Amino acid sequence: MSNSRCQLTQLHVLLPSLTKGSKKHDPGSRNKPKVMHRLGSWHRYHFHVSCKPLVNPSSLASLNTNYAFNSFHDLTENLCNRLLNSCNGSALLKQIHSSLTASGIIKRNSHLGAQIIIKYAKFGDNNSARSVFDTILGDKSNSFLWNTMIRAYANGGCHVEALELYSFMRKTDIAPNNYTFPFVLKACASKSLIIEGKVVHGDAIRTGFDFDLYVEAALVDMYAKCGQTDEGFKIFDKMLMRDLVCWTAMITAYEQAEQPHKALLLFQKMQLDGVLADAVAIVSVASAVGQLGDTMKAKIVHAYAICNGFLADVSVENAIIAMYAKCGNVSKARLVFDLMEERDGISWNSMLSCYTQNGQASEALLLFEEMLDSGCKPNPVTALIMVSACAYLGSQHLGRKLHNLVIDEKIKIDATLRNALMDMYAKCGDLDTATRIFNDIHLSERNATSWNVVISGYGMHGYGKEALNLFSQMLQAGVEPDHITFTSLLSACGHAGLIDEGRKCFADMKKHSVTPQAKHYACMVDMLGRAGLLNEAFDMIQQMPIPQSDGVWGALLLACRIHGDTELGEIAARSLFQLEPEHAGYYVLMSNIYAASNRWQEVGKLRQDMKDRGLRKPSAFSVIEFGKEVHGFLTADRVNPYWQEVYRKVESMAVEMKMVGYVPDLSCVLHDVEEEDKEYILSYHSEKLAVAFGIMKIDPEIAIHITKNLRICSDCHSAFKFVSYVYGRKIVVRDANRFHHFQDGTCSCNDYW
DNA sequence: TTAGGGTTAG
Repeated sequence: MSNSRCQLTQLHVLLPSLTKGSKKHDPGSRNKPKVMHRLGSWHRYHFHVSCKPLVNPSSLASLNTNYAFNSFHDLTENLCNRLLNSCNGSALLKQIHSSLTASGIIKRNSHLGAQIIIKYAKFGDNNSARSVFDTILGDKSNSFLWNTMIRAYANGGCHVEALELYSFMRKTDIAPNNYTFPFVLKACASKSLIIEGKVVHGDAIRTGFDFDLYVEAALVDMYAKCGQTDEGFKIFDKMLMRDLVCWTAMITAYEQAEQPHKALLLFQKMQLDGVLADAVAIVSVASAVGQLGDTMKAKIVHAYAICNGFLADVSVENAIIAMYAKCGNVSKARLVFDLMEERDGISWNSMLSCYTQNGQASEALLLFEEMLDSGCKPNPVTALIMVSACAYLGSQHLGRKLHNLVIDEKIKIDATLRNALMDMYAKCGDLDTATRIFNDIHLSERNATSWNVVISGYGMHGYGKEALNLFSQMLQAGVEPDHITFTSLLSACGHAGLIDEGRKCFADMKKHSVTPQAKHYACMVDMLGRAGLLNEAFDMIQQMPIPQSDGVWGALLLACRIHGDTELGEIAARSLFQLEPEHAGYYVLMSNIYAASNRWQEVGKLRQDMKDRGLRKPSAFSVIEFGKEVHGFLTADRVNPYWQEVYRKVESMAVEMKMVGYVPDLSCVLHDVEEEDKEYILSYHSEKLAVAFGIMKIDPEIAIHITKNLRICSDCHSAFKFVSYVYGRKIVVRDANRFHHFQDGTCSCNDYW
């Protein structure tokens, strides 16, 4: 009796929700008569109860008990079903839950229990879902209920709990079925738990579900996400029947394993098999083409998407933007972006990322402002992209502004974003803030990337010993160094001239199970070469157990230019011309080595070779932050409104550099320039200026970050090295082709042969 | 009444 009173009270409380839900029902729905009937029944019942709220026990006793209670339960369960279907708030869900628990219905009706589990999972409340599961478990249990709870865990990111529950299930009499395995395998895949995944695979074989289409697709996906693509392919290959999802799972597996050729080959086979692609498949294929960086193939995928009507799908459009971005085709990406009818956060992020990936950080900043104006809220990924754009521009002002925006917008600063912010501050010259962020990270939360960023930051500012000290701390903290750590360390040693320490670091790599890659050899060659140990650098290249890269020979060629070693320079250049025949920079570097030793004939030959190949060195530029703006700055640039301030500052810095003992290297400036002018030219554009800038800790109103030497003639726009304009004086500089007459910010040139 | 494949960053 008390039960029935309780149920009546709960029903009364729930009435408004049901009525509200019924109003939302689509009048054109095919379910309308059924629902109206249910509602009608319920209203009649409710009306009856409302008229007689205080039920007389004797009148109830006079009723046919079975009929009354069955009817009541049916109504209650129907009502709860309806409520659960329309329930979109956790408060109402908890109300329904407590109602069903109090009435005891939840123990009898596992269907309703499962529906509540599903709803709780949808609201991200797996603890409540589990309490429902545990309530029902003792009384009535079946695979469906277990599957529902495992699914709730697997979809809600509680992968360990999903596996523990599956393990518990195996110990009971409840047998897993074809629904169980995809859920459990998903949990294994999400955490790359290959051992557990193989156990589940074994269970699927034992129970005979390993040939179920859904289980097979889940197995392919699990093996792929655990990095065992070939194992996944074995299952895929043995499948008697394959649908689109299975094909896509395997294509995605190859794409994720960075085997784009195999992914595309499989896509072709799928089409030959008569299986039509859908949006999900196209996204994977577009990603594979992006990995190839093949614009022609990208255009084919784009055309395929248009012809099959996939461009109405935002995800496909986003994937196509990312594809063009990776192919370096920014204009095509922008075209797709501009033509989109609807954009989501990923669309904006993809386009922003497209700009940063292709060195157009300023464009990214402009688009970011458009994004904010459009009302699209930046998320942590947006913040990451934009922080890297600020790092690229070296703009401390923009970086700080962005950091403030992240705080104002309450964007979650996770470990990745914190590392990116640290990197940005270090690259913008604000090592103090970078260090402060690093120090604020709890020791246990500092991952390898955090250490790498701070080591690299100290290294790039010339603090080699501090970088080495941080490395020792990293080891003490029990964080294993990776290949990036050693690149940062070797680079730090190179910048600070710590040769012995650099050699030791290189030797220590094996101890930490890091195999030296081409970039590590390049750092070593650069370090040794700059120190004048050209033969040791050359020997190192020759003894490399891996293929010699253009990076190592490039480092040697640069060292030969610094130390005037034409003979070794020629050896390096020959290798470079073979490895990278289209790289204009190496021809220019070698021609400068010849020029420095007055071998003009060879200079001419190289220049002619460049012309014959149609090579032109792209103009290099400095990035200068003045006030709140970032400017690109070319040689002899008087277009920039702040050119006078910039030159004044550079001039004062050059004086300070000389005071701290910097001796400019004049060997490569051509001989037509007066000694005094050579020094002046180099003081503008030496990479050491940037290093000195950090060492001297100058905090000027103008921050200057020299990224590359300036190499452009404003008249002929030809690219060459060590030509510069000296403000207020006319100078004549000769390169391999011409004389360049610089005066008052302009340059005229004429051929000299 | 419960199912398998996807895009942005790092």
